[in-house]
Parts: sequence; structure tokens; C-alpha cells
Amino acid sequence: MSFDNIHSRLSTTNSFQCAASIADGCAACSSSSLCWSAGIAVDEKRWFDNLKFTRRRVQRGDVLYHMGDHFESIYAVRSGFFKTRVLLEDGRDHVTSFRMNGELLGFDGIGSQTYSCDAIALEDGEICIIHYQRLMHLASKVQSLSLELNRMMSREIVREQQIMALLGTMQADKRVVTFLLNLSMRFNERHYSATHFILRMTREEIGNYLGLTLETVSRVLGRLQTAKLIGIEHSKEITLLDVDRLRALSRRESDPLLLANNLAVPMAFRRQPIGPQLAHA
Amino acid sequence: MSFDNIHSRLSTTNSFQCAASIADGCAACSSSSLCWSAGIAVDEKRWFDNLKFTRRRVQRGDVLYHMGDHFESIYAVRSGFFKTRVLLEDGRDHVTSFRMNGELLGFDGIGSQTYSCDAIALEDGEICIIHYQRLMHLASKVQSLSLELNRMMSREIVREQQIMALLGTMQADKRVVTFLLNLSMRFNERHYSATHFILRMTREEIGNYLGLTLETVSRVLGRLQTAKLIGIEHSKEITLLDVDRLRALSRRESDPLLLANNLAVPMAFRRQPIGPQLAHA
DNA sequence: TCGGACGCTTGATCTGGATCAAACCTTCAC
DNA sequence: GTGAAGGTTTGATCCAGATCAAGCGTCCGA
Repeated sequence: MSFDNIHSRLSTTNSFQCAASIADGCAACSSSSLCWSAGIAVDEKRWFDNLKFTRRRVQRGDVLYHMGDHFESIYAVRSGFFKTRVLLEDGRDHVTSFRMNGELLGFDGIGSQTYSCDAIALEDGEICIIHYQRLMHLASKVQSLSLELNRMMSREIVREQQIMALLGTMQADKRVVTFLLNLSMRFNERHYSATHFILRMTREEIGNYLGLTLETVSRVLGRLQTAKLIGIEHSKEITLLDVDRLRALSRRESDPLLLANNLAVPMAFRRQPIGPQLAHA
Repeated sequence: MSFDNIHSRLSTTNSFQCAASIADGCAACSSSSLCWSAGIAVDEKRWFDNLKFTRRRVQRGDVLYHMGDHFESIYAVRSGFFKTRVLLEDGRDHVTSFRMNGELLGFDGIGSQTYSCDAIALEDGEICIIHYQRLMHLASKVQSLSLELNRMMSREIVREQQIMALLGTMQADKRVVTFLLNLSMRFNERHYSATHFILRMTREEIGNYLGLTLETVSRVLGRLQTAKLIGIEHSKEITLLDVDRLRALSRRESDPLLLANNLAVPMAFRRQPIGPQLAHA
């Protein structure tokens, strides 16, 4: 099984295949515009290339780090798809995030010098390993890097707040729709299609992330399909057919008419999105 | 009503009453050992006093900042009790944290230069206002401050992951018990009693935080009392009577025998905590 | 080509916690 | 004191989503 720590597996075998990619800097990285560089003042970018990130390929199932491992590095996703999960004392686990290219992993390890969750590849991909001490050494000279680092951690805090609110207040339909729209938005930011994408994770992983069972996720997706809001092919291939109504569903207080009882809603009962929502800048 | 922004209310009226407290530095702060200073190398502490935090009194109901307000400062709680909450697009809200002395508020604002939640005082208290730009200016000279700031934000990320897992996987009894034990731990760190404390928040706020209704919170607390695991006086005054069994409850996979059907459990059916839990460093 | 593992869908049933409702404290202003 | 407003408890009922249980699709290695 491939759930060994990535370091034990890769560090011994892959030096040759990384040699080439280490050589070129961040400029060549497909996620650079979403990644660190974005926050760094132009005249300081030369510093950045000095960091010479280690780049590594990972395979589906590889573990970037385990909960409890000594913290040393932050990871930037170059390609592929990852999940993080925390293990609870009672043996259950909970998926806390899905990560795609340009996103970062490992901030959880800084506080206690120990990772607080597992990070696992859901498909083959490539990551940059950013040595934290070296990063902070650089940041001590380049203030814009410190500031950008703070911004990224802050956004992570806000992202988690949103999920807490989702888990604490939304019912199943809304959770799933919100999840799909969030994926859509992130694909769009990466100039992929916002309305047609592949789910890289299983129904069980989605359910776990959203605080639902896999059966409930499956049923909600089925209902959304019946209602012609989304299309599903081969289970994993999703097409958003009516983003406006999906948005309305994710924003609106529960509206049982829209998705009740496993049935599509007769046209006559469909409602238009209502007026101004709560202001929140 | 006192839900105005603290700045509009205080900045015009309180300059005189703050004059004295601004004068003395962090050394006199009751929460200094839990607060920033802890992470700052001894020989650099003099820098710290240069920051000369603005200190402010707040009253129950005061709002430190609103969602959407322009971000300028981080807040350190010196005394009192605070909650943060996010407002959702559908009009609901969700309580995302409770804060006590020595804890910090406002990291959510760094990423977008705008606070992403409301921060509200649950009782009268006092806070330090830490101007972010000035802080970062100092951090650019004192690396240990940068590092400590990262550690604090990382711990916030980990804290939120724990809550996500709680909201995603635990049933009501466990949520409430976990909540009580978390409060107990934090009181203990502050050298207050770990087993006897006042709940500063309402049942509704607890329920909202835990993803439950106020009725469910009330019932669980009632059951815990009936089971002699806790004592409750005047609704708000909690005594933890059997911390070991409470811990077992919060750690263990659901054990319907322990707290079922609103009844205390006959001695014969009480179980001892089982062997080694999942390792997680 | 087959078989088996894994993931997904769908149906039937159950139940924990939500909801609705009422009464009871506690606090506080007058 | 009295009364009103909030907050809390408790009971009765309901229901969204969990659980249990087949059966199906798809992928992949032999």
C-alpha cells in the first residue's frame, strides 16, 4: 500500500527525476500566479528564486505528511489533487480540505512543530516542498514575503470559518451545492471550465468533508440531476447546468419547494432569486 | 443598544481613561505570559514595549469589529469574554469562537484587509488594540516576533480544524462534553479553577457554536447533571464532578449506555476507559 | 474474457435532534 | 415589592438524514 510517508519513499528513489525540475525557478511554475510570487514586490523577486524549492512527483495515495510528524516544510500543490484529514481520538476521521494546484498545505504544523493532520494525494501530481526555516530566513529580509505569508494563513482561517458555518447551520442540499460552487469557483480561477469538471474524490470523502453520509451525498446529487440543475456522467463528471439557481439554493434560507421529496419542481413553483441579501461587504 | 462599532463609541469618549493604562507596557498585563511576549526572545523584549498598545475598556454587547469593516488591528483580550460570529448570506449566523484573556482576535482580517466576522463582548472587559502595520514594522526587525505570529495563526488554524471535526462527526453529548472540557483546560491554563466556572454565554450561543439547538444543549447538560458528571447552579455555574468520565465520553466512540434516554446509568453498566487510544503524537 | 474489488445508487426503516409549545427562573428597572 | 423581558427547562411530536440492505457499474489485473 502506498500510504507511507512520502519522504521515506521518495527521498531514496527519486533524486534523478527531480534534478531537472529543481533547476528552473518559480517562473516556470503553472501555479505561480496563484502562488507565493503574487504577493512579492517585483524588485524582490530575485530573492525568491534563491529559495530553489525542491519539487517532487507524488502518486495517488501518497502521504505528504502524517499527523504527528515533525514539521519542517510547507507544500505547494503544482498539479494533482489532495485532501487533508484529522484523526480523532475515537478512531473516526474528518476530511478538513481538498487542495488543488496553487494551494498550500502544512500551515497546521507551524504552531506545535508537528503536523496536526494527514495530507494525502487523491491523484498523481507534483508539489513544491518549501523548507520553513529557509523560508522564514528569507522572509526576515523581504518584508513583502512575511506579509504575504500572513495573508495566506489568514485566508486559511477565514476558509475554515466558512466551513464551520456550513457544518453548523446548513442542511444537506445546501452543503452539497455550496461545495460544488466552491469547486467551480476554484476551477474558474485556474482558467479551467467553471461548469464542467471531474470530482477527484469519492462520495464518501465528500460526505465526510461535509458532515454527511455518502448515501446522502449521492441522493442530493441525484436530486440536483433530476431537477436539471447539474448533469452527472460516469459518477465523477459534473456539469453545472444552472449556476444561477444553484447560487440561489446555496444562499437562500431553506426552500423546501425547490428540492423536496426527490422530485423535480414544477415550473410554476420555481422562484426567482430574491432581492438584496444581508450586506457584508 | 450597544451594538455600535467600538471605535465610534470609544474613540470619542475614552481618551482620558486610557491615558494611564497606555503608559505602562505589557509587563503589567495579567495575560502577558499567555500573550505575545512569550514568544519573543528576552533580549528583544525592549522592542516590544515600544509598541505601546492602545488599551480599551469594553462593555457587554460592545462590538470590537464588524464583518466587512476595514482591517487595521488585532485585538488581545486582557479581561472579559468575547465571541466571534460569521453572518451567512441567508441571514443565519454562526458563532465561530469564544475568547478569554490572553487570546487574540482579528487574524481573519489580514487576508482581505476586511474582517470576515463580528467580534462581540459577552461581558465587560479590557482589550489591547495592536495596530497591524506597526506590528509588522516591528516584526521586520525582530524575527522572533514574526515566528511567534506565525505560530499563533497556525494554532488558530488547528483549533478551527478541531471544531470542524467536532461539527462534522460528533453527536450532541460529545460536542457539549468536549466544549466543557475545552473551557476547563483554558481556565486551568490561566490558573483559574478547572472544575468550577461560570458560563459567560447563553445556551443559544453554545448551541449555535456547537451546531445544536439551545434545547438540545439544555437537555445534554441536564443529563450530565443527572448522571452526576457535572453540577449546575443558577444555570450558568458549572462544576465538573468527574473529569475522568467526562474525558472518556469525549474521546470514546459513541457509547449509548453512558448517557441514554435522559437517565443516569446504573453503576453496573458503567465502563472504564479502554486501552491505548489512536496514537497522534 | 472473466471475476472481484470498489465505488455508487436506490429503497426501506429508524432515530437523534429539531421544532413547537408551555411553563418556569432570574434579573433588573421602576 | 411588581412586572416585564430574557433566558432556561421540560414535554410532545416530527422529520432530515443516518443506518441497514441490496443491487448495479466500472475499473483493472489475471
